[in-house]
Amino acid sequence: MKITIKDIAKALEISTTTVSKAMNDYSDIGSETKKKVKEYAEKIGYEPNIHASFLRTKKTKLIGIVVPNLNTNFYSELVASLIVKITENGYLPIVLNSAESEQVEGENLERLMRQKVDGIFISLTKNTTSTDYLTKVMSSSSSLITFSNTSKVITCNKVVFNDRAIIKRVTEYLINKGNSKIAFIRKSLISQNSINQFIGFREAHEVNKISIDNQRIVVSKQGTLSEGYRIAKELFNNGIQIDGFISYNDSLAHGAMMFYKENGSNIPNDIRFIGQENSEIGTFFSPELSSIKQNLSLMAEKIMHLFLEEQAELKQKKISSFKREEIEAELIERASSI
Amino acid sequence: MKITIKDIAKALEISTTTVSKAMNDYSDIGSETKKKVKEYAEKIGYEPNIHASFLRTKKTKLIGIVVPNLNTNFYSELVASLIVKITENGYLPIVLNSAESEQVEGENLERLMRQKVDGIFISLTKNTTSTDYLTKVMSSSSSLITFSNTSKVITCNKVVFNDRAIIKRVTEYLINKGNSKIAFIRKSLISQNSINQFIGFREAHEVNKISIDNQRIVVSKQGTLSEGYRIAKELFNNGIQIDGFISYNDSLAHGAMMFYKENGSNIPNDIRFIGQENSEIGTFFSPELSSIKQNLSLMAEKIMHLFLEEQAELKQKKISSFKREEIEAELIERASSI
DNA sequence: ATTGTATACGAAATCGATTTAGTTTAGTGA
DNA sequence: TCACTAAACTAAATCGATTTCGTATACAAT
Repeated sequence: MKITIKDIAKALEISTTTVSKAMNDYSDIGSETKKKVKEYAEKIGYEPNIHASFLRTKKTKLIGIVVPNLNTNFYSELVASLIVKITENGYLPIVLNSAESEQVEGENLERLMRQKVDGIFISLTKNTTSTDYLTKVMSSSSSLITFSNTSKVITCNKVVFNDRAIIKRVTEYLINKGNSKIAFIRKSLISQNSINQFIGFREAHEVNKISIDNQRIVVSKQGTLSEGYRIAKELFNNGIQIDGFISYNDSLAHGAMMFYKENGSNIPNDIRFIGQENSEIGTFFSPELSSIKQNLSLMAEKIMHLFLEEQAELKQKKISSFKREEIEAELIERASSI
Repeated sequence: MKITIKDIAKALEISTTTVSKAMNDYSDIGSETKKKVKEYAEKIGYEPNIHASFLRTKKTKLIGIVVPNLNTNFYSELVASLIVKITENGYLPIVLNSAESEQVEGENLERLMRQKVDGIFISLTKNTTSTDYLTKVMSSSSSLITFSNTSKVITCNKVVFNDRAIIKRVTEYLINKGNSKIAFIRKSLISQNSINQFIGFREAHEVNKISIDNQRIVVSKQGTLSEGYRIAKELFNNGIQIDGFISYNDSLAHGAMMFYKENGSNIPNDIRFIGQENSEIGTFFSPELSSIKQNLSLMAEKIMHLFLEEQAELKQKKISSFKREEIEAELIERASSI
C-alpha cells in the first residue's frame, strides 16, 4: 500500500541508506545512482514520510500563522497571501485566530510549539500586553516572525508597515489643505501599530505647530460602519468640531462620512476623510473615500523571505541577527480629501 | 532539553512501555502507576511527540480546510468558526485557499494527503467539474467531509445549507407580494450550491404557474457592489423590467439597489431586494436589505461532529456510512422587501 | 610493492513513541 | 501441594526515515 524507501531499495538492489542519500543529494552518491533512484521514486510515486523524517531532522515543514481577527478584509487577505507564499515553498500553514483575545493568543502559540512547527508568523491582538509567550517561542525550536502589529519590547524578526511615517504624511497633507481640527480614530492604546500611527499624527501637528485636542482622539475597538456613524454623531452632539477625519480602516471613515453627509456637511470642503485598507466600499459610494493602501502581498513575501533566510542560516549554523523590514504604505487620493 | 517517556521511565524506575501505556490508559496498568506517571508527566511538562507516535498510530491530529475563496466574509467567518471547533477538540487546522481555481484546489488536496491529515474539510470552487481528486481522498487515509458547496456525483459526508428550500421559500415570499419578474443572480452554472438554489427558484415559479424569463437570470462570478450596480444598469439598458431581485450575496443586491434608487425606483414598492450572508453593509444604508442568514457557527459544529463520529467509528473498525446534514438558513426580513 | 586518497556504497544506530508477545507475582480452587 | 488464572509489568520489535562510521574498490604517487 504505502511506498517507502525500502521498496525502492529492494527494487533497485541497493541499501536504504543509498536511497535516502540519493533523494537528499548527498555528495557521496554517484550521479548515475542518484538518477536511477529519483526516476524510480518518481515512477512509483514515492513520497517521503514527513513524520518519520522529523524524528531525525526536527523539521516539520509546517508554519503557524496567528492573526488577531481572521474575519476582517485586512487579515483574511493577508493570510491568503501568506498561504500562497508558504505553499509555494513547500511548507504548509496552520492558521489560528486569536479573536482579539490575549489568552487565546497564548494558547495558540502553545499549540504551535507543541506541534513543533518550523516557524510562527504572528500579528498581535490589540489587547496584548505581555510578551511572555513570545519569549517562550524565541527559546523554542520554531523561528518567530512578528508582523503588522508587533511589540516594541521584544527583539525578534519584524515586518511592519511604515505606520508612523504614512500617518505623519497624510496628516500633514490635510494640514496643508488648511485642516487643523482633525479627528483620529485608533483601535487601541496598547498596540504598537496604533501607537506608531498616533506618534505620526502627533509629529505632523508638532512640526506645523498645531495643538491636538484630545477630544478628537477616539479609541474604538469595533471597526464597523455603524460604529463610525456613532462616533461622528457623538462628536457632533458633544459640540466637538472637526474638519478632518483619519481612521484605522475604511468602514469607520465611511460610516462617519455618512453621518456628516446627512447632516449637511460639504465633503471634502467642510471635512476631509481618509480611511485605511483601500477596500471596495470606499470606491463605490459618493464621494469616494481616500484611503491608505497597504501592499499585503508584498508583506507576505517579505515575511516568507525573512523566514527562509533564517532557515538557511540555521542550516549553516550561522548565528542570525534579527531584522526589521518596513513596507511603504501609500495614500490613494480620492474625492473625500481633495 | 526535550522531555521523553524515557525520562519519566528512568525517574520512576519503570519501563517506557509502562509509561506509554499509563499515559494512554491501557487496562493492564495499575491505577496507582497510572496516577504516578500522569502526575510526574504533568509536573515536568512532558508532552508526547506527535510525529513519533504517528509512526505507529497513523494519526496526525491535523485537519485540512480547503475553501474556494478565503477573502470573503462568508468563508473567513466560516473558517474562523471551524478553527475554534477544531482546536477545541485537540486538532490543528491546515488552512488552504483555492482562489476559485480547480487546479489549485487539486494541488491543495494533494498537499493535504501528503501530510496525512486525519481529515479534510472542503468546500468546492464554483468552477470545479471533476471529482477525481475527491475520489482520491476517499481512498486515502484522510476522512473527507464536503460542506457548503459540494458535489452531487460523489458519495461522501456532506454538510450543506438548505439551498433549494430557502430560495424556493423566499421566491414564493416575493411572488406572494405580487412580484412576477424576479431577477436571480447566481455565481456559477456548475456549482451544486448554485444549481440547488436555482432549482428552488424554478420550483417556486412552477408551483405558482409563473414563467421565468431567462434574461433575468444572470451568472456573475464577481460578487462586488460595483458588479451588482453594473448588472442592474445592464438589465435596465436592455429594457428588461424587474420587480424583484435575489442574489447570492449582499454586495450584489446592494449594488443593484443603488442603481435603481438613483434611477428613481421606489424600493420596495417597485422592486423588492433580497441578498444573502446577512452582512453589515445590508443594515447600514437605507433601505435596509433583507438577507438570507446562514448559521456558520452551526455548520462548523456539524462538520466537526461528523468528523469526530467517523473517527470514533474507525477506531472501533465499524464501517461508517455517509451522512448528509442540512442546515436551515432563514430570511431576515428588512425594509428592502417588505 | 606500499601507501595514500578519492569515490561510492552500506550496516547499524537513532529519533520517540506504540504494540506484540511474553514474564513475573500473587491469589484461587481442587 | 499443584495447576491455573488474573493482574501488573517489560523486553524487544516496529513505524520510516536520517546519519554516523566504516568498508571496498580503483587509481595515482612514492
